[in-house]
Amino acid sequence: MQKDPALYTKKIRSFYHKSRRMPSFAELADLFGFQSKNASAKLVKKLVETRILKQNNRGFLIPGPLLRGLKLLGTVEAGFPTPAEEELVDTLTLDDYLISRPDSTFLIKVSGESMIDAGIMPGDLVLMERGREPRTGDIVIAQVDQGWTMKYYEKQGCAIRLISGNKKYPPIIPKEELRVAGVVVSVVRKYV
Amino acid sequence: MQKDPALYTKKIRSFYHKSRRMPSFAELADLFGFQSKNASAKLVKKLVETRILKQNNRGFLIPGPLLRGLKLLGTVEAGFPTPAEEELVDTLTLDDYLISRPDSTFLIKVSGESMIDAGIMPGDLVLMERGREPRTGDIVIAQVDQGWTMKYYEKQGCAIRLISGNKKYPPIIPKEELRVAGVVVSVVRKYV
DNA sequence: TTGACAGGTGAACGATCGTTCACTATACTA
DNA sequence: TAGTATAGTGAACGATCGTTCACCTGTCAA
Repeated sequence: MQKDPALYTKKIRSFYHKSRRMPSFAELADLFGFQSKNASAKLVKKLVETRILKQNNRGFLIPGPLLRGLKLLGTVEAGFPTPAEEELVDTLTLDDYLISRPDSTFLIKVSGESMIDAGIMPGDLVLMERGREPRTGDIVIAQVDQGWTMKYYEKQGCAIRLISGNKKYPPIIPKEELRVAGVVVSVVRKYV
Repeated sequence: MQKDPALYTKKIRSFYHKSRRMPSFAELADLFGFQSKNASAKLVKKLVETRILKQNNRGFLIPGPLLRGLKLLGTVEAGFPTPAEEELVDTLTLDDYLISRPDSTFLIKVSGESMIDAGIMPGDLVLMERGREPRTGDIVIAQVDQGWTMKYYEKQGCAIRLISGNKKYPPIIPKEELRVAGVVVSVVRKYV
């Protein structure tokens, strides 16, 4: 009979998280109490079939989609299913999903309520991508006076306006040049 | 003179992203056109000092904080600094920041505007943790009738109410038992 | 002109890598 | 009761690992 692969998954994930690399076959044997690397090899063969692990061209272990990502269940309010078949579940890594150009992406913490109507609350983390050309409707980080603000970017012809995401605040029409630090590509909020 | 480590960082990050593991010394030499593994060894020695790389107890490469994470710049609206010293920058990995129990965390897409006052818009992704005990003020995914909804959880004594994050919707007082699928631990929104 | 030094070559080292083979023990099926 | 598949042991294999040594080649300051 097949043993439950969830237990193996958990231990391997824990190893991967702690040492930031996949275990070798010897380390796998150590993890599960095997005396022989061959026991690891047979286990790996199964886990590869269940998409938990992968192996590269030299046999080294690579985390599979089910090990790296989170399970995407469905849609709330439409009623979401809980697929019994683990293989049918779509998986997603937040880093892969949100970050396309890691070298020019930066994190900024939000304070103030100037974008609260856009669903960006104080305390949120914002991912800003530097070097991207802002388009109308984008949320940008721009230099105004001494500090930096986050506003909607709007361009009509040559006229550029910065519009707040809070009805209480008036739009800003920059007098001379406008320094845009970057475009907001995503927002992240952590409860608890 | 020291060469710019940013170029090395970029290539190594690209390798790490593609093959989901750190390169060996031979692969490093291949990446940069070295003929000798020793050239890699000397390069690694420097990159370890700049916190881009790490090495474990057997010399294998491990991604350092500057390779894995995004740079946390500061706070918008308070004016954020751009530290010249790369070593002073705090770095953060989204996966590490948002996910504490990967085995019981799931992703759900939001449709509808029932939590729009809480800054959760349609199209957002929500991270739900299963098995966590909900507390008053938490946002939960709960089973109501046939489908699932996302509401604020409120408990006063034995009375449990589910409150919508949209003033238009009335609170729900569950008649019998309440099936809570999980507690929302974070929200993620992707523009572009 | 000399010396120091950073950057790279090339070869050798013991250790560990994943793989493979033959073999044993257990559990379940026919 | 015999047969078969599952799970693990233990040893050997060539290949690759990171490390180390001596050596070469420029560049730059003294």
